Amino acid sequence: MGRKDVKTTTRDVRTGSIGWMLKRLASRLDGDMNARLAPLGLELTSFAVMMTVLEHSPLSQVAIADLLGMPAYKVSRALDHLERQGFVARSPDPASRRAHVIAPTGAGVAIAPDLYAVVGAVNARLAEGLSAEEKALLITLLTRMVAAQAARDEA
Amino acid sequence: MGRKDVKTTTRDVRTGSIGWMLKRLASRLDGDMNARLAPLGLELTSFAVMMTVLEHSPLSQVAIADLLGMPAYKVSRALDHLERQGFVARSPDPASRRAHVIAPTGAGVAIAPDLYAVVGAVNARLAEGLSAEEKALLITLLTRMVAAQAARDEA
DNA sequence: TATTGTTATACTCTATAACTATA
DNA sequence: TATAGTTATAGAGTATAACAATA
Repeated sequence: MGRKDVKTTTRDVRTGSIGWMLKRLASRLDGDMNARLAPLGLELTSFAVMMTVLEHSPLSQVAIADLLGMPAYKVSRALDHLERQGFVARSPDPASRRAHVIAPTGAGVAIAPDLYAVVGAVNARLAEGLSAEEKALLITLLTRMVAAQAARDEA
Repeated sequence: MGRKDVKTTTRDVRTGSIGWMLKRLASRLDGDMNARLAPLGLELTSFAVMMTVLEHSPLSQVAIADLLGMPAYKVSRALDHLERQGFVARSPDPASRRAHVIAPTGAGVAIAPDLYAVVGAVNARLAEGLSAEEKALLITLLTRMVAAQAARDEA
């Protein structure tokens, strides 16, 4: 052993680090997403809220904030936009006069396919160099990582 | 076939989408990194610059900016911090009087292990639920994705 | 007293581009 | 004319907490 084995950690952060690569991939995502959402008149925050409304409606604003891990004031603003654009509606909650029931309008449901198309396009581009099996594997691994993260949050 | 197969895209963005999970994991990363860097007196931007200096020194500020995909003014500010903290030194470039040669100081080299420890801890936490083989596989897949992204940038 | 939602305000961050010095 | 680096400044985004209404 000429040299002591100090390779406990990779010596080049950029190539070996999961976190570094994750961040790099995610940061490009933002630009890509925004570019594709702009024609639809949406920004990233509104998009995230809209997806949540489409998939979990009817729900309250705190519920949206919880699901997305997003502060309440952002949800409020995003809904302002989305309501002005006619994609969602805030209606009074029969169960509580301080809460709103958020639901997509007809127009909101109508653009859903476009939104899913954006998601599909972005994901396809992300996994461009991977085979179908590799892509499935990646999803499995990422899912486990997200789940572990969520589990830690509760503890 | 009772129902037409419309499952081209997964119907739940949160669980099926590579991009969504990537962003979720990456966003937590920032908080985690900042928490671990705070005791060292560093922020995320300074950290990124410092790592680049440690691994590629000697180099110019534009070189740092290129390697990180970071605007020049950020590099400038980060180096201001790092220089004040005594971790890097700007010295005149013998080859060009307008360029600076950036290199770590003794103190900069001395904290390198701490910085790699942060990277290691964060990565370990990220991959907590994965076996060693899965972790290696994940790194392979992510590396390919990053490479594909870089290739697209050149085209 | 706690919750739902909104908003004002202050703060931080980012980006642009103007600037000096040099090539 | 182009490059290296710095900085002022404007604009965008973020967070805090104060607020009204309701439970």
